Amino acid sequence: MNELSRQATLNPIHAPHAACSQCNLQELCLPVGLTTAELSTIDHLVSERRKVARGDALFCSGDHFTAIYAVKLGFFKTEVLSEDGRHQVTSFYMAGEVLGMDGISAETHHCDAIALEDSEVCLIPFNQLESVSLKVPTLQRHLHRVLSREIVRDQGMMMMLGAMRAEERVIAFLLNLSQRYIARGYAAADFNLRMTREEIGSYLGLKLETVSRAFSHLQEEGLVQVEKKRIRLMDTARLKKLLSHDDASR
Amino acid sequence: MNELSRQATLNPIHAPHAACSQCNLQELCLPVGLTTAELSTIDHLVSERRKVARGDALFCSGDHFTAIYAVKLGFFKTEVLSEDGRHQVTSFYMAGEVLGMDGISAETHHCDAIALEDSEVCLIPFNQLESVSLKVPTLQRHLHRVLSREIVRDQGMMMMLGAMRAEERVIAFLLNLSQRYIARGYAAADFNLRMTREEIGSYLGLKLETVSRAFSHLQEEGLVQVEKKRIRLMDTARLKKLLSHDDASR
DNA sequence: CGCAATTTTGATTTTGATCAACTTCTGTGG
DNA sequence: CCACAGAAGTTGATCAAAATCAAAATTGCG
Repeated sequence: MNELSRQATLNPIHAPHAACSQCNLQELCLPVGLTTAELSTIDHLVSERRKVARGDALFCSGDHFTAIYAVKLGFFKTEVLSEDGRHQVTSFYMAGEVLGMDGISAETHHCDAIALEDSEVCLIPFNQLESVSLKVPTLQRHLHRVLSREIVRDQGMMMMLGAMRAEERVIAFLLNLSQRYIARGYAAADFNLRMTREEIGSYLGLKLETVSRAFSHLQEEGLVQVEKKRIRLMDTARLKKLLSHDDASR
Repeated sequence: MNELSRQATLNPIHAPHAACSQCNLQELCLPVGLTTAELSTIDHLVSERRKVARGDALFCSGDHFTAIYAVKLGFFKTEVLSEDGRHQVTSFYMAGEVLGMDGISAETHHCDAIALEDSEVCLIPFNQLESVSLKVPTLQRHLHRVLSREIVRDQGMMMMLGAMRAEERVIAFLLNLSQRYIARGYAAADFNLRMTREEIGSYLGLKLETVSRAFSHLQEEGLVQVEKKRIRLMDTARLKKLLSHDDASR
C-alpha cells in the first residue's frame, strides 16, 4: 500500500496535489467524519485532478473501470444507451458528488458521463480506495454509505418515473436541485439550470415540449419564475404540497 | 471479531447453522470466488436463517438497519411509499439474490420487503460483514460488486420506466425474469409468476389492466402463452427483437 | 454577427388510465 | 368436499395526459 501512495505523491500528473484535507467540499464528498490522521491518508489516495471540457466525456459506456470521481467543480450528466438508439439521462452530478460507481460490478462502465460545463474532478483509483479502506474502517463504512445512497436515490427516481404525472416530476426535479444547492451553501430558490429541456425531459421520462409546458404552467401559477435557464422558486411550500398531496392513484 | 463469530456459532436461533460453504446457491449470493478458508470465515458470519410467511414483511420502511439478507428460498418484493398514499414496487428478489442494501446509507430501511410466498432468508449482520471484509479483501471486493450491481440494475430500470412503452416494458420484464431463472438452472422459457398483475403494473409504472392487455396481445401474436400465473415464452428471439428494435423515439 | 441549437406555443393524435361489468380463481369454514 | 366470498384477472368503452407534428421565436456559440 505504501508504495502506491508514494507513487501518487510523486506523480502530480495534471494538477497540484488534490489534498482532501484542504478541500472545501470535504463534508460532501468521500471523507466524512474522518480524523485528521485518516484524512491525510486519503490525500495520498486522490492521485490526480482532471479537467473535463463542456461536452466532453469523463468516461463512456464500455470503458474499463479503474476509478470513481468526485466532482470538484462543474456539472455532469450520466446517460445509458441501449443497443438501439434509445438513450436516457440517469443522473446529474454537481460539485461534491461522486460518480462512476456503476463500473464496480463488472469493472466496466455502464453509462456515459458527460460534462455539462467546464468541470474538474478528483480521480480516486478504486483498487487503491479498497486497499486503504481495509486499513481505515471509517472510510470503508463511508464508502458503503455512498454506494447505498446511490441505491436509495435511484429508488426514489424509479418512484418518480413510475408513479408521478408530468408536472409533478418537474416539481420534484426542481425541489431536488434546490435541496442540493442548499447543501452546497448556494441560494435555495434561485439557480441556473445547467442542462437543456431535452436533457431534463430524458431524465424525467418526458419529451422536451412537455417540460417546457410544465415550466410555463408553473410560472402562470406564480409558483416559479422561469427566465431561460434561470429558475426562481417563488413558493416552495406550495410546491411541496403539490407533490405530496396529489391523488394517490397510479 | 472472534467473539462475534463465536457468539454466532453458539446461537443457532431459528435453524441449523447456515453454512455458506455447503449452500447450493453459493455462486449467486455473497461468497463468490472465495477460497475454502475464506468461505468458512463467512459461515460464522451468517448468523441466522429466518422464515418469512407469504405476505409478511422481512423489514419495513423506517426499521433500523442491522443486516442484509440473502434469499435462500422463496420470492420477495420491495416497495417504497411516499408520505401520501403513493407506493411503488421497486424490485423483486428471488433465491440467491441479496436485499436490504438500501438501509446502509442512513442505517434505516427506505422500503418494505414483503414475501410473495413462504420464504427463507439468511441474515447477514452488516457490521459483522464490514468487520470481516476488513480481513478478507476478496469479500470486500465482492460486497462492492453486489452494491454496484444493484446500482446498475436500478439504472436499467430507470431506462425502462423512462424510455419504453407499455408492451415493451412487459416484454423486458418477462425476459429479465427468464434470464434470472436461467441463472438458477430453471427452465428459461416456462415459469410461474409469483406476483399479481397489480404488482407487475406497479413495478413497471403501469395499471394492472394495461399489463393484462399486454399479456393478451402478446399471446395473440404467438409470442407467449399466458395461463393465469404460468408464462411460457414461445419466441424469445422475436421478443428480444421487439425490444431492441423499436422506434428509438422517446 | 449569423446560423444552428434551443425553446415556446399551438393543433392533433396516440397511448395508457379510468370506469365498469363480468369471469375465474383461491382459500376458508361448514 | 362443496359452497361461497373476496381477490385477481380479463375485456370493453370512454377519457385524459402526454407524445407527436409543426411553426415561430429566442438564444448562444463560433
